[in-house]
Amino acid sequence: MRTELDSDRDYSQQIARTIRDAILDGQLPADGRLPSESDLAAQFNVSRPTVREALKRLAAQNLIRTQRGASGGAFVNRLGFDEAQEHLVTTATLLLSMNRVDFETACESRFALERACLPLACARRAPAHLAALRAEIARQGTEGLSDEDFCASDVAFHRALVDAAANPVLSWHLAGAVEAMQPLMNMITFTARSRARIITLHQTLADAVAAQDAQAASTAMDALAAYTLELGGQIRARRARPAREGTSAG
Amino acid sequence: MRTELDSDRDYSQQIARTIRDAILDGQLPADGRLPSESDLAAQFNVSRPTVREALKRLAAQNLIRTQRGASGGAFVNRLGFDEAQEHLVTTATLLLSMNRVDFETACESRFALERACLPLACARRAPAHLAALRAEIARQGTEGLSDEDFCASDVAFHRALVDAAANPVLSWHLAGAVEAMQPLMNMITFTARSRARIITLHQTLADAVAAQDAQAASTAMDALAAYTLELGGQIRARRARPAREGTSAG
DNA sequence: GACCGATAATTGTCTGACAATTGAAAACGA
DNA sequence: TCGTTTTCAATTGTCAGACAATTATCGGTC
Repeated sequence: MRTELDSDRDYSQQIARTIRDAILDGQLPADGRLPSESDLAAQFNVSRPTVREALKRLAAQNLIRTQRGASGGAFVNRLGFDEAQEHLVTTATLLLSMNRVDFETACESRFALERACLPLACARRAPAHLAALRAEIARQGTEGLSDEDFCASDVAFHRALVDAAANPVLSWHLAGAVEAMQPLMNMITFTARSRARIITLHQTLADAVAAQDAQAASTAMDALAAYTLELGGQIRARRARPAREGTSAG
Repeated sequence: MRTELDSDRDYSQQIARTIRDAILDGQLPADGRLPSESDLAAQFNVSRPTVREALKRLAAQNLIRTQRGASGGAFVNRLGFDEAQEHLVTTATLLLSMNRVDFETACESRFALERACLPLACARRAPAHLAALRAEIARQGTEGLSDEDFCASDVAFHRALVDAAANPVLSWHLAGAVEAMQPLMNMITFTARSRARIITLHQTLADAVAAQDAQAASTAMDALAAYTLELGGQIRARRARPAREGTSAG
């Protein structure tokens, strides 16, 4: 079988698109094996390095995985939530950093989405979720915790909160939104006072979810959003001053 | 400069990760030019084809673009919202299709996220947004509109609704959620009665946003979500019967 | 029957080369 | 001197053939 390609175009890109579409259409089932590189090269009438470049494109999108050895080859990946999440986070992080999205916008988006999960989380939270929430709150109160670890625990708290909604698609979306904000959140240096306040808000939030009180949870979330914005505004103000002193316009 | 790589590992993958991280860290600015393939090959102490495979991985993620000719090379892409959205939709579509996510879960996720936009949309909606909403509603009432076009208009309506929140990050997330559901929505055959009901609900929603009544908008959204779920349940029931007749258990 | 080595298939990588493209410098003419 | 054309050099895209690394499978041996 010879598959025709447009000449004067990027072969490897065309091949990658062809195979990708075949996967999306379901012509190649998950865990199915693609023809060997040599066979593909013969089919598309190109050299093996060109086929390999196409396969690497697909591998970068987590669409296939490759395995060496006899009975090796390229296999269609069953895209799991974990890999998809990694992808989402990468894209979201890049989007935020390369488009100079301001802290306020990213923050607003993140908390708006998270607030959407609260009613479901209140309705469905299981003991395991509540335990996870409490565990992270306890960790956040640890003496001598670095800012980085505090942020990580914060992320874990919010992910547990979202997971309580028991909707994997929702969790996927939110995980992307929350994790993509990590670089922005890491700029904040958490003083003892701000930590205490955040922990209190987390506690209120956890209590509301435990009590299945969506209204109270939403209120607590609003307060947390407002306080996060306030902290963000502080660092921005602190950054604006040295910049004006240190650099000359031009 | 020689950059060390782990041996007994996939070189092209390591190189891709290294460059990707450099881009994410901002060491390589947007529209900045990477060293030539030969230079990169020398730096990483590998051959040019290996470097090329790494670059193709990055190109597949829209992180770089390549250009031939003198003063050509690989350039860091400024990842715009459009490209990022395309990426998000691809990933989300694949996620839904490959993990057999049921209609209820996807639907719940989508409407929960969309509901989160309503307060902001009510607060900030501009005349242009309202006009877009009304235009789509008018289109949905067109005689002889195909199911596909009706779906497309539905997507456009909801995107306009989200855009009214005037938060690009939020719009990005929602566009992914809404568009990824298209394949599932396209299964529904919209009868005249169901169309009329949906249009009424859209009208209620648009009116509430126009009146900046977030409470009413949320109620309308709930009704729309419930009705969409009902329609989805109908097609599932309709599908279950022929399946039982046509296939033998095996 | 269990264990072990040869074998074949397949991906990963290297070397060297040529084609295609494109910007820039050099040559040329007015 | 200015503008046009030609040439050139840098860079990516592709090819061909080869070898190394890995791994399942098939035989052989104990």
